[in-house]
Amino acid sequence: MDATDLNPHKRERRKEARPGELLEAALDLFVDKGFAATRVEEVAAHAGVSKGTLFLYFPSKLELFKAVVRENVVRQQTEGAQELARFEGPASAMLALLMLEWWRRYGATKASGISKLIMSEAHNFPELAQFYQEEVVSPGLALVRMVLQRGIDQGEFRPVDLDLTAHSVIAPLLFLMTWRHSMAPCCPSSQNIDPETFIRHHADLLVRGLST
Amino acid sequence: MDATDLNPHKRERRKEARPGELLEAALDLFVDKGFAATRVEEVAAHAGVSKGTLFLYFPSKLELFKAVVRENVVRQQTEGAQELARFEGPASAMLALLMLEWWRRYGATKASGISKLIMSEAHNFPELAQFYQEEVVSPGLALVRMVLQRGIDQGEFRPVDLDLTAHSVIAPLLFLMTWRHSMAPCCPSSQNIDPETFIRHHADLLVRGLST
Amino acid sequence: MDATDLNPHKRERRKEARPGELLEAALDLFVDKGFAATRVEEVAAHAGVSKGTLFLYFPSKLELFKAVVRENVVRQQTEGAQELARFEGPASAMLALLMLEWWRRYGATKASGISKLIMSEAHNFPELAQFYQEEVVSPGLALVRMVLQRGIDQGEFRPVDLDLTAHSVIAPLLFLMTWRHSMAPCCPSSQNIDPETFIRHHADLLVRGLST
Amino acid sequence: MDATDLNPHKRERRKEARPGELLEAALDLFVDKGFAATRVEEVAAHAGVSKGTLFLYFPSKLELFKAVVRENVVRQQTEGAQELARFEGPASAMLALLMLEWWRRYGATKASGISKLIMSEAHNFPELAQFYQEEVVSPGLALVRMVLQRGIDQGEFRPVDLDLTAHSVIAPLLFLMTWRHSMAPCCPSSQNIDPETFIRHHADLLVRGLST
DNA sequence: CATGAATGAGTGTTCATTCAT
DNA sequence: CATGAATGAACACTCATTCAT
Repeated sequence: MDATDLNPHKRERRKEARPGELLEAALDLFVDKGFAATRVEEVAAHAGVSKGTLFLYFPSKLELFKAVVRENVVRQQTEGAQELARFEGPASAMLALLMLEWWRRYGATKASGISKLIMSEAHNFPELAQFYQEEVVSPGLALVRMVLQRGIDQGEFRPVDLDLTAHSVIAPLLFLMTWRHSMAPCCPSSQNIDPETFIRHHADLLVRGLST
Repeated sequence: MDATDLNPHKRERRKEARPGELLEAALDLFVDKGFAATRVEEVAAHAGVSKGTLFLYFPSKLELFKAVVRENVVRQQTEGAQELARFEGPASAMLALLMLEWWRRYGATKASGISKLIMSEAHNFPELAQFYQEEVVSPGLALVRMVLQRGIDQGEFRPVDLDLTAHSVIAPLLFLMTWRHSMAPCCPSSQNIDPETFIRHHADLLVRGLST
Repeated sequence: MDATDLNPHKRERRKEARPGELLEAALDLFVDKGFAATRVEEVAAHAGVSKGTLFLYFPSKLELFKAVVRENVVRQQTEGAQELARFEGPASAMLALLMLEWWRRYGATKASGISKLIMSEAHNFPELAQFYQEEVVSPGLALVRMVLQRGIDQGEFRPVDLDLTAHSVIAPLLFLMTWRHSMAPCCPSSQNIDPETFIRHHADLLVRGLST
Repeated sequence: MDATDLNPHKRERRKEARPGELLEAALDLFVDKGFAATRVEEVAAHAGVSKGTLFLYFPSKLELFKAVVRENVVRQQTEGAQELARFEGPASAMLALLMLEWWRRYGATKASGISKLIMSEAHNFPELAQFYQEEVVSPGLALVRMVLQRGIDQGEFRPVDLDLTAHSVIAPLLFLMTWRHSMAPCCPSSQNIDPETFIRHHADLLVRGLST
């Protein structure tokens, strides 16, 4: 029978889970509606808290946005990279695997909405763009270059410009991802191609184009 | 006969020039800051008129946006197609030409910012997204398919899935364009590849991959 | 061959008619939509001139309104009063005639919209209200009192308070007029009574109530 | 135990009192200046809150207006009718009571300004006019007809057209009310008659005119 | 005189942010 | 910690008024 019993506010459920729930709600809404069109009240409501509570954890809408990006952007890539390192087959299969796995692990997930979001808002938040470039794009390109180099070393691929070719690998993936979060939901599904089919086809085209 | 006489503007009211000036200012600002972050008063100021004048020519901010899209996107796409029809060389050269010309005529211009904008705002203005899909993307894909079909008919290309391959042609272009208006301005130039070099390289890769 | 011949603006059709046309258009629109909801551009358009021309004749929207009131309010009453003076029958018939004629000559006309307008806007333009009171209401009441006095003098009517009774005569007329310009157009016609029938019935009721 | 303790307001947020305070402020201002000329910021200021707070309780200016009408017009009309039902005297007294009570309970109050406002703005808000007709005018006329019918049934009144006569009862009341909120405040008081005196006199005139 | 393009102050409405409870 | 009522700056849009032609 201490004082706390008299305190009518007992509903201290999952206090430390709050920021996470807010970030998740914010991710959904930012991806769905963009930064400007998302109201913080909505974010709070989706997380089951009040508007005031959101500002307890994030000092402003902008900081919330940055936190969402930081939280969702990094480290998705590393696991895939490690698995790829263990791969023992030919570089052509490795390239296709790299593309498909990246799509499955990131491109097809909700988190990929962040990439689209970053591109949409890059001009308003250049620091985020740079952060993304350094943490995600550059390592990704390096990974691709590594696979290409291996193919060249093994005599499987022609000696090509690694950087340019890496972009030919990555560009369709990023295009696919951007499209999925912008045009695709607005257009009749018949217009849209199946991502995995396209990736496989594109990988095949690349491998043929790269073959010695 | 002083310099001022050569200036055709002075203070005269010129109804006919206004919409164009406003559209140009709106293009710059929408591309630069996005739809929501652009204030109509800014657009008016950039065009050298007052807020009220803008509403004399465009009934709302949204209609101004649509006008910008109509003015800058549709028009540019058709001319290139006509020139391509007159091309007589092999399909491989035709494909490279198509890609390079599209980039020079549209991708590299200010107007291409509109495409990026449409993708960014697609969820807020689904009608525009659909308009873009129908007026720009679909015709573009059809053009590419036509070139591919010609290459196949002439025995230059393998018989491939036209739709999937067309996306392999277009995706890097759209990626390049999106990138140019989002990440590129925020990142050290060394990170960014040269568009035309990349396009040529990608075209070469595709042609090799398509060759019989 | 003076300078005026060189003036290319010859279309001086009905120059002096302009203010009248503007006043008429303004009357229609003010009555129909109220002062605030009427746009000067509409008034000008209805008069077949440009917005600028309106301000050539009336220095402001407010002055236009005042001019409309001044133009339409006075002098309608005097003719009826003179005809009434020549009437020779009993006071009861005279009273009914007064009421019916006022309705026919003013209440049923477009000009009566001004009375409704004055009441609606009285608080915003007190000077107009006073003007109306002095030029229209007071003379009208005096006329009614005169008829009542004659009836009393001739032994037709009981000796009643002239002022109070005059209001019993006038109130239903003003009510009818107000109603016609406000509620009546918005409600199913079945709800509305026929003005002349009502006036006749009301006059009969009054005469019976006044009879000795 | 100083005076401030007795003040229940201080600075505490009190959600429940706000709509009422806003409605009262809106009533005052709408009646005073009309719908268009009243700025929402003024209403808020009169209620002691900011503009934003008003929109917390009423989604738009129009809805605020409708709420004012609902709050001040409908409610007041019903109570009087119930009291009248308990009246046991002759129909002539009942008629006078009906008129006087209506005036005391509604016509003489601030709320009656709403009726005048509805008439002023009827053309701009036809739905409100119809609402007023159905909820206030029609029931009021029915009440009067009921009294008249009772008088006829009891042999007190001649058999007259109920609808026309009901208008003779109501018209002067509505006139009085309209007048009070338009001309009266603008004109020297000597010109204006005393409402209750007039109502009594008019009731007497009607009863005499209706008597068998 | 007449025009109508241009203006800019003014208004309704939204929404990120604050803070008393 | 959490709430949600309150705020006020910001913005799209209107319209009476001006003035160069």
